[in-house]
Amino acid sequence: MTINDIAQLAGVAKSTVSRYLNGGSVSRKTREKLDEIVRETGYSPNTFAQSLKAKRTNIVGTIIPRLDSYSSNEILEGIDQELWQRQLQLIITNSDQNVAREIENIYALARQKADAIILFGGVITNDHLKAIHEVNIPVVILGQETPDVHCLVHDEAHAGITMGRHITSLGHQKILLLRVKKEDRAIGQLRRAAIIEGLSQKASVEVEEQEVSFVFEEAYQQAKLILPKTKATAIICVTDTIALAVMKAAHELSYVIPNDFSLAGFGGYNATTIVSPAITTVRYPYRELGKKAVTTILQLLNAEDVPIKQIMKNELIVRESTQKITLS
Amino acid sequence: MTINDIAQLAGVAKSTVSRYLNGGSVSRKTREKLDEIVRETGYSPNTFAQSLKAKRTNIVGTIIPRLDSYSSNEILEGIDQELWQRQLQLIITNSDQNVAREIENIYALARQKADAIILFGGVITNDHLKAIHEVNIPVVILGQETPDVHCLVHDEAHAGITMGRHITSLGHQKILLLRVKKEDRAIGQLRRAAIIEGLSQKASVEVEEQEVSFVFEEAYQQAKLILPKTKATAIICVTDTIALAVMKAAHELSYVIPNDFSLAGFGGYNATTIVSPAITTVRYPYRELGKKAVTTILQLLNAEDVPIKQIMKNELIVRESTQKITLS
DNA sequence: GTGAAAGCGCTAACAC
DNA sequence: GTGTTAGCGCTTTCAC
Repeated sequence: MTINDIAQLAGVAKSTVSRYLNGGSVSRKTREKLDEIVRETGYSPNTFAQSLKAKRTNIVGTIIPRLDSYSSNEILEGIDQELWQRQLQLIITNSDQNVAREIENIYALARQKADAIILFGGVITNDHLKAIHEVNIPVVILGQETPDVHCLVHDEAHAGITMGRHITSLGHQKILLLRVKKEDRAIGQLRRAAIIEGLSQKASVEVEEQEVSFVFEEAYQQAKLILPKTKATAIICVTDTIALAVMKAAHELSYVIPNDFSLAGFGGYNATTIVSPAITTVRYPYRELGKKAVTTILQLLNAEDVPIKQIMKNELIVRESTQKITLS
Repeated sequence: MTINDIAQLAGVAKSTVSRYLNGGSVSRKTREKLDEIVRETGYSPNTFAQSLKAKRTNIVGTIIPRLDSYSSNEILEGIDQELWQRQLQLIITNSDQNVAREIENIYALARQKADAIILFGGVITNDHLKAIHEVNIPVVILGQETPDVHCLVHDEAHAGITMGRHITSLGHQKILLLRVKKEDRAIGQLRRAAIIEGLSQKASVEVEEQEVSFVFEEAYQQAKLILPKTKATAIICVTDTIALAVMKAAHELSYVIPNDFSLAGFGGYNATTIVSPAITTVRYPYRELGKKAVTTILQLLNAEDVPIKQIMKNELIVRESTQKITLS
């Protein structure tokens, strides 16, 4: 079934059918006839032929580092919701945490004539910038600050400071901060610095730092080594995954949280509520981030002015894993 | 940049360029010239124009019930891996657990000329069957058995029986089975029946059953009510989510697993290893399922013979949450 | 309001 | 091996 068949059935020219399909002016009579024929035949236009001419394909491409990450999935839910109600099509591509594939995907999406690209930020290299520039379609980067590219980032300053204050407000003086490698700007640098800033607002606070892995299993092994050595009464982990790893290690070593020490993470992952005690964390607005990403690219597509950097708010969620210091 | 521009730059006809692009025979000289020009211009063919002619678009569509489910994501990882190395493009559409959207997506993917569709099975209705029939492209359904449509399902019989045997082999006689509603065929019926069968192979085993929710929070509340009343020394939950909920309730009520009772789930979810003790479960091969789904549609596309129903193996993973009954 | 005609960028006979 | 030509299914002037 092509537009030609429909035109023939209706006894009109295919251009008339095209107009009918695209909301151009058509006589009532023709319209009704066409209505009927389209209904009967179940005709629907070939999207490729349409896209061949059209400037817009109504496709939005996303590039995510992995399919099995809590935050990615939440963000995607947000994106999908927003896109769906606007009848836009979502294409998800997976870079498998591989910079080369990330760049490849930028070009691939451009080749598929995606109207815009939402890139879930990891490390942004010059090759990224080059690709983004070359494809010449709106791109927004999520979660990582970038010069010259529109980005949506978390308010790491707020998150870290709030957490730091929360911990000291409970009376903790000796804090263990489990951080990650500095190469990660958002978490390794900004978040860490903000936590320290929050903690330091109280004098006489001692902060001990240890670098651990992003990966649960590795962090768990590291935690088993670290826990017996620390004198801290509160442990702040820069991600929930690390906090979960610490909790597991603590159980294993027969520490009781929060009696032996308070524990907190960052992210607001679901898993922090399924363990017991539930873990105090900072909830990042992943779904909202996804939605905002869509409204942003839409504005960009309409050539509206959008701030190059938008900051998402987050909030501290105090749960059972942190409590007032117990004097012993 | 179109094929015409390239042809002009090279001083050949565009059909030659097309042949060059598609691996047809081209003289060495022309090839080298074209190589250079393509590299310099960064030209890449318009996929829409290609797809307009081609029978195949190299796009595989998937329809998933939600973006934030562990099993879906694992399966998608498997699909993506397999697709990626074959240079096939993955489109993921979300039905948001909504039957109407699921059907819509079938048609939408067909309209986009997806070569095949992988549908993550929930409840399969006649409308599904009708749509699948109408779009007339290969469809495979994952995780739910369907008449007349190719499907990949888990071996619930094996999973349930193995688990049942494991528990009785530890000496447990009084078992609490936390199951879900019967409307779910795979889990509510098949899995439950198999567990009971496995348990019953040992005489003198008493099984108590309680129906609980699929949803963590609800199951957790129910577990808090159920635990104090049961005399069971082992609790089998038909999903890991339920097992996690029981574990949380147990902690809360100061039961110690596995001393007070053994606990087991089904699924092999990651979360069962991050809690402590780690939970005994049956690992379902989600990634492999995804990969198999791809090889299956590929065979279908090549008009090869494929069994209408393929069964995936699974395996019991014994961890810390189950132990020999302690005589008290 | 409608139709004829000219592409959109590419592929695939077919003849040379 | 290469060029010519005729589409793929649709949109979009531009006359009428």
